[in-house]
Amino acid sequence: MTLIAGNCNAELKKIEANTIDLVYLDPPFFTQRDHILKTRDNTKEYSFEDKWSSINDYLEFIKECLAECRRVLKSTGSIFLHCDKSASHYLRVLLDEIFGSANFQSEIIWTYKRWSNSKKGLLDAHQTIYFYSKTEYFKFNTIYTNYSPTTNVDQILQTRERNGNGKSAYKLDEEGNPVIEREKKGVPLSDVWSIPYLNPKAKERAGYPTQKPVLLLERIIEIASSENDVVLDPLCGSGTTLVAAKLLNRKYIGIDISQEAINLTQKRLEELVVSRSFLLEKGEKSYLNKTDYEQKILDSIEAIPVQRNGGIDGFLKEYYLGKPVSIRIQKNDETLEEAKARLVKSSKTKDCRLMILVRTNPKRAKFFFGEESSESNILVIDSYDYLIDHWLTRKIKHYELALS
Amino acid sequence: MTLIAGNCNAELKKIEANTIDLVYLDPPFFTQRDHILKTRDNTKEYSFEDKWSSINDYLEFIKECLAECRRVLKSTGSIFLHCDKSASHYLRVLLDEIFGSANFQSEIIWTYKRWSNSKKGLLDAHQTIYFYSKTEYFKFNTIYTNYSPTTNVDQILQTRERNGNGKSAYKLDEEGNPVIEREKKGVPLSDVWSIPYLNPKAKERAGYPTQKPVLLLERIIEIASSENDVVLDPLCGSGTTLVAAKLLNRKYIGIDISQEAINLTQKRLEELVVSRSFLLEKGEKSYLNKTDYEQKILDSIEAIPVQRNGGIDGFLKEYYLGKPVSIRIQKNDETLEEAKARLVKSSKTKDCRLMILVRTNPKRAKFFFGEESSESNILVIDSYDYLIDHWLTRKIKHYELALS
DNA sequence: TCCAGAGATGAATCCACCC
DNA sequence: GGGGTGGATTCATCTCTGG
Repeated sequence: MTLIAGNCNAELKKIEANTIDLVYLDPPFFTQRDHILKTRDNTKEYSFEDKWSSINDYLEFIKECLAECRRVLKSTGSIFLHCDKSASHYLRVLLDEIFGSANFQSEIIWTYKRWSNSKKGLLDAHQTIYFYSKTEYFKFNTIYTNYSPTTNVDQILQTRERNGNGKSAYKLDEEGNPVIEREKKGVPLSDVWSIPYLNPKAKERAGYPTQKPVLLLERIIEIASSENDVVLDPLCGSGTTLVAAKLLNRKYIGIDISQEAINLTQKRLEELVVSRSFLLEKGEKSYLNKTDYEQKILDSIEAIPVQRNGGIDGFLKEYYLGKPVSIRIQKNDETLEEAKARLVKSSKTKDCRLMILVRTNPKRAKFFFGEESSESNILVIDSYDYLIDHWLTRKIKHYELALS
Repeated sequence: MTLIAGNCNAELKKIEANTIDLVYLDPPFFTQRDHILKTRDNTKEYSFEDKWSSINDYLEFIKECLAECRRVLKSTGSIFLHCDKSASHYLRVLLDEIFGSANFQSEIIWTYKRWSNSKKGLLDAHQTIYFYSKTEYFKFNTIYTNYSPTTNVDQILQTRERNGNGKSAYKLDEEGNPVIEREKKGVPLSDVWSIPYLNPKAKERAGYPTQKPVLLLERIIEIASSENDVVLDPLCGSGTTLVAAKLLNRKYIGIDISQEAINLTQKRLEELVVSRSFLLEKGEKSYLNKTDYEQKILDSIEAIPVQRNGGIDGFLKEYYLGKPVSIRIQKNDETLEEAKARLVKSSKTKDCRLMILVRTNPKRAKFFFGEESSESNILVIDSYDYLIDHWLTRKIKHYELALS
């Protein structure tokens, strides 16, 4: 919640030791160039200098910064250093020195598709993020991804054991059938991340050079911190890190030497909730009020989501009797009656002839549901989760009765 | 065409200067472990040692080797140094020293899918290959790859020119139609290579630990050498580099300290066994047979999708009565009866106590559905699309009746 | 406490077999 | 015989145990 315009190393010294959970550091890459970018409306120009008298001069600066970062980190904290091939090897030598090679966790490769150029050689399409922890007791949240399409079901479900020859084989029960035991969660996230460089629609973005995608920062913050933790970006530029931190309910501290950059960051943080450009920047997958779950239900009927309406979550793409069809998904804390009331109220001005209400839990009061309500102009359907859950409960009751 | 059993640095010294076009160097990675693997028929055991008294000891060895490699390279030649995160930063510092940082060309990232393990942190899924040239006049053959599916066709085919305002625009002929002139070749190969890891059961596997896929070596040889050029691998192991060189009509020299390794290489060169994996040829997407629609339904209940099974589309993350819950989504061309039969058949071996069938269209035959089938262990639920569609049809009939 | 060695991990892949 | 599916084998592994 703090933004500071000032010299990074000097400001870092003012921060108390052992107070930060996560540092993301995105220093100049030692490109020996100046980086300038104008905003699209040509009104502003953001720039930073990346010219150094020598590599040692550059490393001196980074070294001091890293040492301060280590000091302010909690013992469960981690640092992510973003760089590219220009100086990555020297930077990692520094990291080994300051954090210890035993605390090296990962070399994360960020890959992206890029416009080609006519350079002789291979097209550069990645940058590197070094992940070091302060101690071996660092925080880490595993993210699980889908299984490879080539993986077969048995691999996922069956248990294995060593056979007589010490080779691994499927475990069989006495009757020779394969044993199915544990629940599987998916494949742990790897150290190669393919995240689009910039959304083509994101032309309205901040205009700051070397701006990183929010998605990249979100992933870093997710795996290495918890809610309400403190995220620090000592060279915050346009403030992408802090935007991601705010979105994920982390506290944040940002430092940048340029007052322009701090102003821009301030603006991005404020506009977070309302800004149109932010939506574009984060891509189609961004949803502000919608939970993942609600979004998935809307997706499955290819509905158009609506973000800023208290009663309506989305609309069907198709009209009914020439009028839009509004949709509401019952919220966790509301009865079906309440959900219905909100949907009807908000739909009044839209002149809907049909409304769809998705029931997600059994707080239903005296309300008709399912096909029974065909007389009215509200269709109530049950979410898959609800159906499955409801059915399971009944099955288990049935099972218990049979046992008793 | 030469295979030498002997000490790498000693044997390199015997090679005349400026005679080699391409060096591929795959030294131990400084893992501080021994690497042992038995052949599949258990008849032979190949191994190499990767234990060093210190990092300096290790770097000393590599440094001498690199210096010799530079000496034997032609001025148009290049070296590819294969390593992983263990010591990549130190190795690149050496390369900068010996070849000069101006001759750094690329940091190639080889990524692959891998068997996961239970480590805390991200799953390692890449290795690094440093590409340095001896001079700026190095040989390089650009390989062109396919355009991204999101690339606009017009951008691929049409010609552009500066318009009156100095902005780039599509070139038009006198009648105002876009001009199609040059043949576009595709997107230049990037520095991130996704190549499947050699399968444990692949015929190509020789039983040598750390064996590399032939495709990886083929790509390196293709971009940095021409036919009849001389390829050198001073630590050739099982000889993958030489196999690739022979396949691409290059001359080759291989050195390894182990006579066993040289014998194996000899045998592989005679037999030239290469497994052309299905995955490589057809691409991963050929396995992906889930439609967007089906995926969205699975997503909305947070199910784990399954790709390679005729009857099952996915599983719930949670087990029921200690057993997995299988899911099938009714396909467009099948009745609910057929869908049920396939789901039941495939679920039999998985010991499922509960199956979920998602009805997506009304071809239902004489089959019970919904809560009516609660006696059995199949839960049939209707897709949202089906529910909405069904309801609308009834409403419209009702409306038409009222009008007539 | 440290190190070596045994044991456990768990999905990716191509193979082989089965209808 | 050809498409699909269960199986075998691996880890420049990872973790735990015992001396």
